[in-house]
Formats: sequence, C-alpha cells, structure tokens
Amino acid sequence: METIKIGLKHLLPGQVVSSVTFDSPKSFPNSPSDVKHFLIGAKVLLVKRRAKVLLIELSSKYSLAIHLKMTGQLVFINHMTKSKSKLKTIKTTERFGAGHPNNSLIGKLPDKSTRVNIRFESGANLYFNDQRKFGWMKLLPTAEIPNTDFFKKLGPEPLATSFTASDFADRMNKRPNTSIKAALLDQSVIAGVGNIYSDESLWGAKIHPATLVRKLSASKLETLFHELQYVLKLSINKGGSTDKNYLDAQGRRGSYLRFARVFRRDGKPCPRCGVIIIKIRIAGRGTHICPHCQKEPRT
DNA sequence: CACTTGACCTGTCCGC
DNA sequence: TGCGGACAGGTCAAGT
Repeated sequence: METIKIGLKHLLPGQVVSSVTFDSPKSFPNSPSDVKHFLIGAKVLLVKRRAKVLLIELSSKYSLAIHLKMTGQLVFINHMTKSKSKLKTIKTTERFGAGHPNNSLIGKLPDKSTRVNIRFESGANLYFNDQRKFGWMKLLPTAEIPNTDFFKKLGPEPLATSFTASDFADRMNKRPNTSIKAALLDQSVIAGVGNIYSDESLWGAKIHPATLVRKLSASKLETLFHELQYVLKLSINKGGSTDKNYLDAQGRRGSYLRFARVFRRDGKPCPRCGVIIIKIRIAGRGTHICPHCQKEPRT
C-alpha cells in the first residue's frame, strides 16, 4: 500500500472527479446522495496512507478511504490522445497505480471485478477492482476518519521515525501470552504488518513464529524490530510484494517476493543454512520457516 | 479480558 | 475433464 501511495500521490492531486460508478454496498457503502454531494466535482488534495488504508483527501472535506484486503487493486489509467501530445510519442493509454500483474488489463477495464470506477475531468480513470469483495472504498468526512473504530484501535507505524526498538518491545509485551506471529499481525499492536513481512522478519531474527511473546528476551525483540524495519524498507524499495494481484505505483509489478527468504519458498533451501524451508500453520495463517534457524519453542 | 477460530468471497490448484 | 477440498497477501464477529 505504501508503494501505491507513492505512485498515486504524484498522479491524483489536482484531478477533479467528474463521475462515479459503483456496484455493491459491500465494496462501496456510500449512497448516491453522498457521491453527488461530496465526490462529484471534488478535487483531490492529498494522497496518504495509514496502516493498510489509502486515504485520498478531497476538497469537499471528505476523503476516500480504501482497503484492498487480499485481492484489491487500484488502477489509474490516463487515457491520453495523440493530439494532446506535442513533446513526444506516447502510448494511447498509460496506466499507473496498483493493478494487474500484466499489461493485458490496459484498455480492458472495467471488467467483472471492477467495484468502483472514478472518472476525472482530465479523462483519467481510477478503477477499484477486487475479485473477492473483501476490500472496500468509502467516502468519509476527513475530520472523522481518526475517530472511526478502525483507525482508533491501530497501533503505531513501524517505520515512523519516532518509533523505537523499546517502543516496539513495549507494544509486543502487551500480548505476552500469544505467539509472536499473532502479535506482529495484530494491527492494534503494530499497524500495517501482514503475513509476508511477519514471516520474513521472524526468519531474519531467527525466531520461531509460535514462540510466546513473554519467552522472548529484550535483545531478541530488538533484533526483530530491526529485521522488521529492514524488510519493510526493502520491499518499498522493490516496489512492493506483487504476486498475483498487486502492481507497484508506476504500473509495474513489485519485485520484493524475488528477494523473499522464506515466504512461499517452502521446499527450497534456506538462504542462510541450506536446510529446506517448510510451511506450517500458526495463528491461523500459512507460515514459512527454516526449521533449523527457527527452533521450535520449548513449552 | 486475552486469545483463537470461523466467516466473509471468488478463483485456482491439486489429488482422485 | 470433472469434482471436491484446501488455500489465498486481511479483518471481524463469535467462540472458548
């Protein structure tokens, strides 16, 4: 989501919404009246992110809040005409934003998983596609967003400059009797960490994901904190973790998973010791570990 | 209260 | 090829 934000923040501000189409209230719960009053005619001011939610601030004092969940995509298509281009030869369609893993989507949206289509006066479109309908896009008063249930319970951003290793340990220690993996995935402890980065950071810190938080020493937690920051920064630099559905902000696939050391690498050798990586189930999630580097905790 | 499990959806993959 | 079941990057509600 951070890579999507990085791309869209250079593309959306200044765009004025001209029309919107949407289907089910599950993907877009607002009424046509909300759309008419707070979205149509509004200009995009800012693009931000909090946890896994993208925020598009509008001149109407409302914002679009977007959560992609497992299979959501945001695809920005700027339909440009040859007549408007004097400086260079350009493609008739340029696509930006997060979206489909290959270029076959160009010119083919909307499709059957398109939940919302926002059209701008410039002729550009922002498509919200979501195969599984877990994700959502909602129009909310900008000032109210921090007071929503979802935002109120979020923990700190792991890459915030003010967030230290001891802050991290303090947060984790609020969940002493759960597995470290469940604690990492709990958005009220730390915001924004999902299954990929929890597995990757635990491998980096040589911690078995089933280890109870209270069994971890302060120095282990500090190592985990640094490994978590490392994998998050690396992934942002590589354009995110595109696998099936996500694209990075410039319309390219993110490449982080090529650098992943355990995630979806079961059956392959651990890059540190060569022992075959296995996949297990922890905290109800598929979990990838090196059984040699990440020893099972004694109970 | 802390913690875990199932449900929400659709598509794909794997074994029979 | 067809069919059934398990599984998928996240979050809730309901359960223990």
